[in-house]
Amino acid sequence: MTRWLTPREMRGWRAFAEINGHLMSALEADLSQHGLSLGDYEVLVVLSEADEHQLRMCDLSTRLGLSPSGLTRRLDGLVRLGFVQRVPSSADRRVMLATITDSGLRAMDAAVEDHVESVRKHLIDRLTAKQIDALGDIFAAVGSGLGRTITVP
Amino acid sequence: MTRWLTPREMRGWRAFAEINGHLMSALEADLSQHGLSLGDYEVLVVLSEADEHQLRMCDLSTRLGLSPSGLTRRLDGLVRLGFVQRVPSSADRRVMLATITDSGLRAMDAAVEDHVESVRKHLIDRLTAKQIDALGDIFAAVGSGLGRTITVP
DNA sequence: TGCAAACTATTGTAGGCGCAACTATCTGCA
DNA sequence: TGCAGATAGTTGCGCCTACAATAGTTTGCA
Repeated sequence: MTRWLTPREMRGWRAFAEINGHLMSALEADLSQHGLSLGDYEVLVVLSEADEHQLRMCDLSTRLGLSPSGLTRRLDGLVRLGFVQRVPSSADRRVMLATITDSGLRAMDAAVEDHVESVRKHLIDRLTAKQIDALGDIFAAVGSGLGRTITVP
Repeated sequence: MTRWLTPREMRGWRAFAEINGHLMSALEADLSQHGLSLGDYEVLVVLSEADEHQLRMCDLSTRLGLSPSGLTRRLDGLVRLGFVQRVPSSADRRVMLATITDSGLRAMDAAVEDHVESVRKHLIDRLTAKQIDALGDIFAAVGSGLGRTITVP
């Protein structure tokens, strides 16, 4: 027997489903002023926080929720821009290490302030402190159901 | 002066940013067992709830957050499947009305129970009643900042 | 030790989507 | 009435991404 959504459940789900994409579009549009897509920016952030500024391709693709081939192509673009380098691993010859360059770090630094303000404008500053905590709790719970834990710097 | 994110703000934002895509992928994967993408399914749902089961292309694209060209191609697929028809408007000859067919309604009906259970499994049933209310409040607030209101059936 | 299975990354291919350009149509105002 | 500007939808093109197939490498177990 299907348990249909109650009106309150429907409201929560619909609100999320309908607004989600628009929020990401707004963030993407703001970031594009720096010549970066949100996807490119996320790669730079993750690499900048990684040990030695590098990560194996497979770990990076898991972290970003990209398929292996998707990450290969995304990195192609970032390598062409000079923001990332591919370095073969000396420990495992199957592995390529994606490494953020100084130029990549500078590009990220140039974008980060505007990006934070964009996240504030569209999301954080529209919420109360309780709602911000709830947002973290909600997606941590959903993530754990999907076998994922949240990464905080 | 940039107002950086506090640890709690960072946690809320990161949790959302990291899990969001994985949640949508999980829902999409479940729905694919019915041969429908989430995008196709959303078109069918919106049309099924519309007056006379039809909507102008431009209204539909706004509602779904798709570009006009994106909607044209999405509809091409649904028309090919026989789930949607294009009907020229008699009131305005620029306008095409996207209309859900009986076959489209049946396809949606066949998928809806599994889809609701998928939404429960990955999202709703992982949250408390308070969190579900908070989810609605949060995205309604974000949506209103983006000039959008939530649609509930 | 040797070999099958697992793992890592890339490439071929195909589909989804947005932007810009274009056609067709409607609206408003002189 | 007539024309400029707005609006609706489609198409050309390019980018992004996933799936499947491939090649090279490592691991585990007999």
